[in-house]
Amino acid sequence: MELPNHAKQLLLQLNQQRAKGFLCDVIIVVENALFRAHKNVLAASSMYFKSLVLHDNLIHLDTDMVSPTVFRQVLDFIYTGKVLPGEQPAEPNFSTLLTAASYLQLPELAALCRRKLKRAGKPFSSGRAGVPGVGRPARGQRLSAASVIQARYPAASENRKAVHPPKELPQSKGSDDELFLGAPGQENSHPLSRISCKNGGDGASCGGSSGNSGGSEQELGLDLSKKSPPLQPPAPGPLLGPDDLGQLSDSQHGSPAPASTNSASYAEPGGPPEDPMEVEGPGGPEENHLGLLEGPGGQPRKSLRHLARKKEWSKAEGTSCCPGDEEELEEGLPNGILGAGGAPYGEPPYPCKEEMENGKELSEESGQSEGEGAGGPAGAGGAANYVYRQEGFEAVPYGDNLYVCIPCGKGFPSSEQLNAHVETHTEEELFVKEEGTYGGGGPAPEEEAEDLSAPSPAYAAEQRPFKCSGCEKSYKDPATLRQHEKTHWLTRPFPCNICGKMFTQRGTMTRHMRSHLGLKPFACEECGMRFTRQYRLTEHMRVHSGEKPYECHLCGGKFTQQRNLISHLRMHTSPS
DNA sequence: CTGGGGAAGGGGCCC
DNA sequence: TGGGCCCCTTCCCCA
Repeated sequence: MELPNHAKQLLLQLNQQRAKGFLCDVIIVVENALFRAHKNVLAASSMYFKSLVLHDNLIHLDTDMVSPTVFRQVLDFIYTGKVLPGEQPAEPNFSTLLTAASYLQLPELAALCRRKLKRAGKPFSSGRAGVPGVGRPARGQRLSAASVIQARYPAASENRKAVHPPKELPQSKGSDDELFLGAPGQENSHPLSRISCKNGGDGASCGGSSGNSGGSEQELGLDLSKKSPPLQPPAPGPLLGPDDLGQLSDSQHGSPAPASTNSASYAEPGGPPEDPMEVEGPGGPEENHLGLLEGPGGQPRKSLRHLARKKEWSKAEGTSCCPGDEEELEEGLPNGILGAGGAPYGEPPYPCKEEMENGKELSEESGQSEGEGAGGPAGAGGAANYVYRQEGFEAVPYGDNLYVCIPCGKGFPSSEQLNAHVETHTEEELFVKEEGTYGGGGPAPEEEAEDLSAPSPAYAAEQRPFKCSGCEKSYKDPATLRQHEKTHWLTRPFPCNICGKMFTQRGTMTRHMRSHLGLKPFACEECGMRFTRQYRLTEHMRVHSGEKPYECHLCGGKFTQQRNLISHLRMHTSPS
């Protein structure tokens, strides 16, 4: 007995869920655009993603290799098996698509692009993976401690500008009959089998990175969001040569080899399919585009230790900024892309705890607020200048203007136009200064107490020539001064696109995002506990080593944490 | 019940 | 951009 359309329907469902952000458990950041998707689907489509989604809920893609527009097509392809014709130009830019497909280890898509290019008589590099420019060593590929991918490759960036997003996603366009989507890979016989939200407390992503962090973990009933051994770095991209590998850390050398796909495995039988292109596996429809990559390449991870902690992580997450985030992420943001409720500049920091209380309401409203809500246009990730609006499933108020300026809410059809517009927002708009003094929230508490550490005038004059006009502080270099001066701004340029909280530094916002997403790259080898910061792990390790480097000079009490010594000292000095 | 200590989370800020 | 360190805060345990 066999349901003929089972796989097709399943994919359609998944695609619809992606459109609504339902059960999406991973965010892919491409430039300033955020795409939400399902780890399982990505993992079933690409060995590259498979290795990455094991560890991360937030994946940054190299913008030299894939632009938001192209990635959107890639994502559509993953979910539908079709490459949709673009709007401007009417045909997808197969060159950039090929670059992206190779980078992301999507051999079928790459093969399709090659066929298309071949047919069009356009040359494409027959080097490794057929990616233009890959003959050169990569500028550098490294995986940050947070396992955020920052692989960099040359080329492609000049091409991607020519590609504009297609108007509609597949399900609203081409006929269902065009789909050939059979059963997913063997390892994951049912795509939904891995998508379960068993840990509602873990940040944003559908119960966070819980079990669905990867095939094997789920099968083992493990929960990455709680504890796991130190991260295995994701497999490097498919295009790394010896030179590239040389730039990786030792641990990355030990990574499983990338899927041996690429050009060698690309059978190119017959002519190119008609547009929208779709994929059939070499063995016909039953060997569909999602099934090809599953198989021996999958790397089951070793068993993870589960040490019960008294404090449940869900509880710990509950103390974080917005415990309701997962709810928002599950239901609140349509179109499969992170909207944000990012407040426009000038607004006070988003009242996160209120949002928590009103989480339900927000999540229900976010579909509307994405375009017109009080929070203004969706906040962006990273640079926070704009957000690329993935569309196609629901009407969007901005129409064709997919790139939205956060400060003013204007929409633009292209990132170039938006960037040009963003330039018109002068720093004066952001740098709100009140005649000689800085108002607003005022300095942070610790900032007030930092006067003690302020350098002496003489020192400042000699060593720190760059003086802040708003306070007495001075710095060695102008960049640091600029960074410091942001602390005086009334506005905070970097909004969290999940809870809308505003930050003065991008790094702080990124770190904050980690807590939403449950990204805890630093694992204790002793107990498996994970941390968002290296420093925390270092601090934590003292629990195991028994080291107590902080000693009270009054009573001789020793502490593992300096902050505990400080609070202890307060006990000594407080009147009571 | 209360206060102190241990441990941890988050944000600010400088390098 | 990320690391490191600071501070504030919270939670839990225990005396």
